[in-house]
Amino acid sequence: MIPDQHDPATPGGGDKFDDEHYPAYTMGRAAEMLGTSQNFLRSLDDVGLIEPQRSAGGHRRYSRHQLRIAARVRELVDQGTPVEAACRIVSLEDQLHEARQHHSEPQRSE
DNA sequence: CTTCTTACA
DNA sequence: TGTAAGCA
Repeated sequence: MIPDQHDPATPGGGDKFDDEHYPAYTMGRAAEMLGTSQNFLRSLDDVGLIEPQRSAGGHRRYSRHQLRIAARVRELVDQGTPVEAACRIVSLEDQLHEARQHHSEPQRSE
């Protein structure tokens, strides 16, 4: 058996839950998988880079989308990029991502 | 026990 | 950025 995997809570149906928005990990969980401290995740929230959902008690709930952003910042900062710049870079990346959603541009140069 | 906030270094 | 205390 697998220790921890996705929970097929929607069998049969064609319910396609955005696996990037449905799961909400906790701080320890996110910090553990990202390899960062809880302080780091909180700092991202402080600068307004990512706004995680809050549970009833006010506990942060990070979704995979949020985690991905945090992971990107972690790498940039880990490389020596100032958190100020990393915030901007990730912010711009997010904007570009949304722009592509609206205007599917076949501009794929890899 | 885990998370949250605030504060200090 | 990391750690500490006090609280929910």
